[in-house]
Amino acid sequence: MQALTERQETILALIIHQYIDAAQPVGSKWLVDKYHLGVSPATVRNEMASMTEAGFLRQPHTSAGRIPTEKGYRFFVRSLLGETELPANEKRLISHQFHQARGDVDEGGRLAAAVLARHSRVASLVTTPHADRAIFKHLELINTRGNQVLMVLVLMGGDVRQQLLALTSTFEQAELSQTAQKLTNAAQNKSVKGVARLVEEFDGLAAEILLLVAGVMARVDGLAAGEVVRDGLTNFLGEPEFADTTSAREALRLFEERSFLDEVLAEVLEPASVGAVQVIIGGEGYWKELEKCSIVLARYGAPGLATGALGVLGPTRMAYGRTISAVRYVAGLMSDLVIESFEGQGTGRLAQ
Amino acid sequence: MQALTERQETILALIIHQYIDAAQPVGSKWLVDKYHLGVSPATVRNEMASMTEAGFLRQPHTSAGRIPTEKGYRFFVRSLLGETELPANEKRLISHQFHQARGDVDEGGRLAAAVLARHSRVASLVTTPHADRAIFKHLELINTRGNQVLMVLVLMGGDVRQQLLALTSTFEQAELSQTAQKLTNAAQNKSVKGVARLVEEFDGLAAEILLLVAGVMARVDGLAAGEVVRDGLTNFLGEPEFADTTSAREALRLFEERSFLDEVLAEVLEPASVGAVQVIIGGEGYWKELEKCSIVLARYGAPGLATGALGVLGPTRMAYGRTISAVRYVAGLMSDLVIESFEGQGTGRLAQ
DNA sequence: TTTTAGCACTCTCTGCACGAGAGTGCTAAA
DNA sequence: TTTAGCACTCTCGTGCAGAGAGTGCTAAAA
Repeated sequence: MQALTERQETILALIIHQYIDAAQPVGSKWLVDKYHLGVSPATVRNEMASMTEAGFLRQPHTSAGRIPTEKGYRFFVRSLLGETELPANEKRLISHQFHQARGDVDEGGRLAAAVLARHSRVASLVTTPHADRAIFKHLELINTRGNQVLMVLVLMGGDVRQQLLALTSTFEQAELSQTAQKLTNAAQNKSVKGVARLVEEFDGLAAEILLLVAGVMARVDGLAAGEVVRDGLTNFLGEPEFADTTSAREALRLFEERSFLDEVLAEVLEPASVGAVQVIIGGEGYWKELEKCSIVLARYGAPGLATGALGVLGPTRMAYGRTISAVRYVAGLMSDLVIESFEGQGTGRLAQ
Repeated sequence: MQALTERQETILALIIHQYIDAAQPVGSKWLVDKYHLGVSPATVRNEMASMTEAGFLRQPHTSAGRIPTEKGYRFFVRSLLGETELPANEKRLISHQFHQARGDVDEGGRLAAAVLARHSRVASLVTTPHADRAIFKHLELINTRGNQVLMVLVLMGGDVRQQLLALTSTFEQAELSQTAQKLTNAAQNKSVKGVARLVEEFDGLAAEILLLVAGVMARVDGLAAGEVVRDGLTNFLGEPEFADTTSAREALRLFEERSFLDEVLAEVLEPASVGAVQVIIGGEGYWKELEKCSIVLARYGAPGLATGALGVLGPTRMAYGRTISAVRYVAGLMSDLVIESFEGQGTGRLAQ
């Protein structure tokens, strides 16, 4: 990539700043007048022309000002933005709103989505945290009605899965409890494979249940992410670049689609990358529906225990500084929440 | 309401039919030509004029054709539509797609939303079924780590609530299990009030837990609906009446908002009304953001056991016949699923 | 060599006029 | 009661002219 002079970087940053604000092409004269640059419009024009040739800027038409290209945004985000921090008062505001979660991770997810959507005026998503690997913790069998039995499976890290079963014959609650107890002792701390191996050591009801447990655990293992909470889907639609509806529709449709999210989350976020913030600008040429959109993503949680992802989807013309630091900050809060829940410092609902 | 002649009803129905199809004002000559009415355009014009005066039709401007008013749609849906049934092949298609649910009610909800969205090209929502009243069934306390305890509460009808607690001191799993057993026996089949009364009979850990249980149950009682699954939010945006984005935005924002849904679901649907389909046209003058939208809603489930709601949100200019019968049919499928799950005919995942 | 002033050029946007097209309401006759 | 005829109204698309904004280029200045 061709290097830019310091002055060119300044001008690029100003153009992006201004374009994000006003959503309109930025002209040379205007820029000089507003920001009191010590040079004439003609000089700025020359710099603009060379940056246009280098691919950082483009003109919608001959007599219009310049707007940033994807390459321009990318350069801006990677090289010029730096590590911005959220102002203290915004942090306070966010963590205040966030305090309603009170140790409830699911509620925390909903709040995180709401906070991000409101703060950055974009669409947000938060996946519930889930364990990197399913480890058996506890099993319970509960008689509900007739031969219907509710199986409750608790995994390491607090993931709880329930399943309704119809057994071939009726069992007393005492018998069910005993079986559950027996299996809980045997399968303690085992992974999917461990549980599957255990099946041979049991027969009858116990073996049947174990098979189911292994199945549920395998499904949990295979999951890229937990439930997805979305918020602020409509924040987009106000932006001028989505005035024609069709582009907005494309982007929203993709955002709604679970398979797309799984793809993005899997491709972009290593479970180990907790803390880092990823920025995908304009679909990176890969997702053409996201031509006008950018995604800011982060993974949160306790690595090795349970992690989830959160982020936002907004127009390419997005306030990256604000948004990135907001995502980073909220990811931090969610991580605290997860760790708190699992490490035993939390208060649960008892503190209410 | 002023009565319409039979011919007027025919003309109204044709106008609505045509307008739903083409999204453009319908003129007299056009109508006569296309549907081979045995009368002249002038006659139709006279009828149109009188229906316009009566409030069933309106003109966007002097030289345009007529479009139906809310009153017109309402009359059409209530009086002219009749009880349409879904064609057999569509039923087969839907129930085929629905079969993937395999007794899993949550999965069924997601599928129902997807099926409705695709079939009727509208936004759909499905709430998970939940018990009309919380009745205690079973309690389990599971040691997870340090003084963290996972409380799993099973309610009559299969509702499972879990909660992570931090206790003031550590307990052995055996001790927790014993307490849970004791409380399960004591609180069996009791309502919120019953459980609350029971608190006085216990002390220490048991009393503390009971208080929490009562709290959770009270929250369940207060809930108008369970989780909400949405789908097809973008189906709207293709329709010409939402080309300007702002109206689409209004409607989508409302649809996204939980409080609005609670309001609608509570106001419109008695828990007892399983089977009936409700139609709200143009917000009924009450929700001005839904001016251009209609809602078709039904309650499904087993009355007295557990019920949920499902429905769609689409433009006022919606194919009511198709949509209403689709909603009714899908509600039936969901009811079957709920009943199946609770009555013990279901196969759970065992049948896989 | 770099910066700047001046100027011609290009493109969009707005307002305006005009005609075609569609549909109506009214009147008078069937 | 229905219908034919007709004048009237309103929208929509097109073409055109002028204003405005911003550029690129050239030549002079620093």
